[in-house]
Amino acid sequence: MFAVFTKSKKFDYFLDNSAHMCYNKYIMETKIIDKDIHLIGQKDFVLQHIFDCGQCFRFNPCGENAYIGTAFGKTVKISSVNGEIILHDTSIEDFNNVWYDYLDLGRDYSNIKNTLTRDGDPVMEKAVSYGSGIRILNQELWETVISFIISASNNIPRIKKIIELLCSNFGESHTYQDSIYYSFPSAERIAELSLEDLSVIRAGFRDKYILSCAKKVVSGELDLEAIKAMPTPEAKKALMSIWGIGNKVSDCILLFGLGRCDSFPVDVWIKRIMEYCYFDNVPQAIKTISEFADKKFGALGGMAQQYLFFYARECKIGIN
DNA sequence: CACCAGGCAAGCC
DNA sequence: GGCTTGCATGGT
Repeated sequence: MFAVFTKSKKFDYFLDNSAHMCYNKYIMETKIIDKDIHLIGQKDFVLQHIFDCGQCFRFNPCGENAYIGTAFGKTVKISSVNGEIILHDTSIEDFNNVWYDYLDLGRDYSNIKNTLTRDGDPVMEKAVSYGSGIRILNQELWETVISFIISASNNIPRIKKIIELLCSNFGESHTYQDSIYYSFPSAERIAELSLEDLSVIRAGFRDKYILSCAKKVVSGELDLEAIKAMPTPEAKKALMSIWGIGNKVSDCILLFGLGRCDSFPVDVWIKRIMEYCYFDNVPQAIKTISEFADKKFGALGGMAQQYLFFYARECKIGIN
C-alpha cells in the first residue's frame, strides 16, 4: 500500500509504513528511516576519497567510515555502512536542496572513469583505481574563493585550521547532534572586520587578501553571481582581478566553486606527478603541464586532476 | 638551523 | 612579456 509522500524536482517519494522508498534515474535507490537518508547501491562514492583529496576543508573524520562537516550553513554526518551511504539527521528538503547537488549525485562517475582510461593510459588506470570513489563537490562560491585564497603557499592541515578559526570566530552557530557548528561567515560579516580582528585566524600574509575580497563583494565591485554565468575564460579573468588570486587559485575556484570540470589546477603535487608520470621526471614549466593536460584530458581535466592529486598524495609520488 | 606548504604580488629586466 | 624575491605561520 503506497501513498505519495512528497514530490521534488529530483525524486518521487513514496510512503511505506515507517520507511520512505524512492528510486532515482541515476542508479541509486534511496530509503528514509527516521531522520537518516540511506543511499543504496550508490556507485563511485568513497568518503575518504571525496573528503581527503583536498577539494574541501570543512569535513572531518568522525569515527569509523564516517565524516561530518558543514556546507551551505548546514551540518551533516555521512557514514558508509554495509555498502549503504547514510546521511544522518537530515531532511528530505536539505537532501534535495543541498546535499544532492553538493555531493554531485546526479553525475555518472563510472562513465567519466571509463572515458579517462579509454586509451589504456596506465597512469590514469592507476590513479582512477586509487581514488575510485572520488566525486567533485559543488561548493559554495564565496566559501571556495576565500578557502583557496587561504590555500596559497600553505599546507592542507593548516588551511583547515585557519578556515575553522574563521568560521568559529565569525560564522553563525547552529546545533547538530547536540554539538555546536559554525557556518562560513558571509562577505558582509568579514568586510566589517579590521586586519587586527582577523589576526585571530592566523592567516599570515593572506589576511589582507581576505579582507580586500570581502569588501569588493560587499561594495558590488565584485559580483560573484554574475561570475557564475560567465564563460570560463571571462570567469577566470574576473577571479584573477581579486588580490591574492592568481592562475592556480583561480583554476581551483573554477573547478570546485563554479563546476568547470575542464579546469586543471597545477599545484606542486600535480606538477610533481605529471613530471614523474608523463615527462620522465624532467622538470617542466607549469604552462607546459597545463597545455599537455588540456590536450590529453580535455573536458574532463578537472576530474583527471582530482584522481591524480589523490594518487600522488597516497603514494607520495615525486617525493624522492 | 634550513626548508617546505594545493602561490601570489611587486619589482626588476 | 618572463624571472626573482619577499611574504606569515607552523611543522619537520
